[in-house]
Amino acid sequence: MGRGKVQLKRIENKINRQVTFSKRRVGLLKKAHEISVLCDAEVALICFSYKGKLVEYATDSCMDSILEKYERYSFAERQLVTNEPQSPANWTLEYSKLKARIELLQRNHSHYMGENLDSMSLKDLQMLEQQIDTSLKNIRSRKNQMLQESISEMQKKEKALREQNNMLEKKIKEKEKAMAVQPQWELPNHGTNAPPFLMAPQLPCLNIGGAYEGESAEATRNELDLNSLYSCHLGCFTT
Amino acid sequence: MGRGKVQLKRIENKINRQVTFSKRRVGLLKKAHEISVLCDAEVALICFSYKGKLVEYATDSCMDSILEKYERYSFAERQLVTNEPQSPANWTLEYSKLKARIELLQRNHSHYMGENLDSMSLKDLQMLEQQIDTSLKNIRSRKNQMLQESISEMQKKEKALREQNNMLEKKIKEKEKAMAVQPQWELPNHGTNAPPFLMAPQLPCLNIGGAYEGESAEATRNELDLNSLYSCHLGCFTT
DNA sequence: AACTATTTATAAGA
DNA sequence: TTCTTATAAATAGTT
Repeated sequence: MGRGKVQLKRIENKINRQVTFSKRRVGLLKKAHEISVLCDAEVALICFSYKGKLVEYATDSCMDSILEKYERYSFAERQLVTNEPQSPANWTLEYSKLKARIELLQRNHSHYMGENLDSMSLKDLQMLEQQIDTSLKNIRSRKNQMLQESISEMQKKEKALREQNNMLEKKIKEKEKAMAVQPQWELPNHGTNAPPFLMAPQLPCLNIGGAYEGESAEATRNELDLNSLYSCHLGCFTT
Repeated sequence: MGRGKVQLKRIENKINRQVTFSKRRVGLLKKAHEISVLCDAEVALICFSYKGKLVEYATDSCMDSILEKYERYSFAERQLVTNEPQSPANWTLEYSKLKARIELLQRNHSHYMGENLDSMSLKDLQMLEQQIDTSLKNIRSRKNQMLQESISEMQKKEKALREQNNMLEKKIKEKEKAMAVQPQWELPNHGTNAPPFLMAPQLPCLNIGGAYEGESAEATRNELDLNSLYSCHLGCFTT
C-alpha cells in the first residue's frame, strides 16, 4: 500500500523506521479497534517501539481484564505442566494470604520505582538507596558485559572481512598483471570498448566478494546499533 | 476496503460477523507482524472472538516477556485499579490468577534487585537502568529533604537554647549585681561558712536552667544521630 | 474458499 | 509532524 512495494524486513534507516512506525501504529490501532467493534471481539494490543515507547489499545479501555483473561487461558495450559497445589483446604485463608503478598510486593515495588516514599523512615530510605545502588551496579555491569561481547563479536567480523579484502585485492592485482601481460583491450570485445578496470565487476574475485554481502550488511547493522547505544548511553562505562 | 463502505458498528448477522472476524483476524495479525519486523517493535496482540476463541500474536513468540515489560510500565496505574472480588465464585480460578500475578511481580522485582538479568535484552536492560537511576534520584532527593528538615529543626532548637542561655546569663549577672550591693555573706548563715560561689547550685536562677534539661538532652541526641548519618553516607548531598 | 470491485492503508515525497 | 498522492493491500459482497 503505497508508492512502492515493501520488503518484509527491518527498515535500516532510522528516520524511515520511525516514520513508518508512526504511520503503521495508527493503522494497526485502527484495525484493532475495527475488529473489536465490528466483530464484537475483545482485543488487547501492546506495542513497544524500538525506542521503547509504549503504545497500547484495549477494547473498552480495559487492558487489565483482557490480560487477566489471557493469563487464565495460558495458565490453564501451564497448569498441566506444573501441577499446582491440590486445592487448599481453606480457600479463604489461602486467598487472603496471596492477596496480602501481592499488596506487599506492590508496595515494595513502588518503593523501588522511587514512589510513595513519604511513609518511609530515614533508615529505611537509606537501606533502599543502598540496595538500589547495588542493583544499578549489577545492571550496568551486565550491560557492559553484553556490550563488550558485542564489541568483540564485531572485531572478529571486522578481522575476517579485512582478511577477505586483502585476499580480494591480491587477486585483483594478479588479474591486472595477467591482463597487462596479455592486453585484451586491443582485441575486439563484445560490442564495448570499455577499459579493463570498468570490467572489474565481472571478475570472479569480485563475485566471491559478493558472496559476503550478507555478512557485511549484518556487520554494518550491528555497528549502527552499537553506535546508537553509545550515543544514547554514554555513561554506560563509567561504573 | 471492499465492495462497499462499512459502518463502524457491530455486525448483527452472526454469520457475517464470524466471516469478517476470520478475514480481519488474518489482516490484523499480518499488520502486527509487519510493524514488528519493519519497525523493530515489540508487539503483543491478544484477541478473543465473541465466541471466546483466543487468537494471539507476539513478536518472537514471547508473549510473557512482553507482558512482563508492560507490567513494568503500567505498574503505577494498575495498582489503583485492583478492585478485588469479595468472595470469588470460582476459587480455583481466582487463586490461579493471583498466583500468576505474584509470579509476574516477583520476576519483575528480581530485575529491580539486579538479579536474573541474563534473560533481558540489551535494550530492556538500558531502560531498566534508566528507571532505576530515576528511582535512585527520587530516593536520594527524598532523603536529602528529610535530612534538611532534620537540620532546620535542630537549628531552630539551637537558636531557642541560645536565647535561653543568654537570658539565664543575664539573670545570673543581675543576681550577682544584687548580691554585690547587699553582701549577704556578712550575715550569719545556717551552719556553714562556705564562700558564696560554692552556693551557686542552690540559686533559683539555676533551677530555672534545670527546667530545660529535658529538651537540651533531646537536642543532643538528634545531633548525634545526624553525625552518624553524615559519617555513613557522605554522598547523600551529591545528587 | 475464490473472486473482484472498491475502499483503505501507506510509501514516498513535500 | 502533517499533508498529498500514486500505488499497494485489504476486504465486503458476491459466486
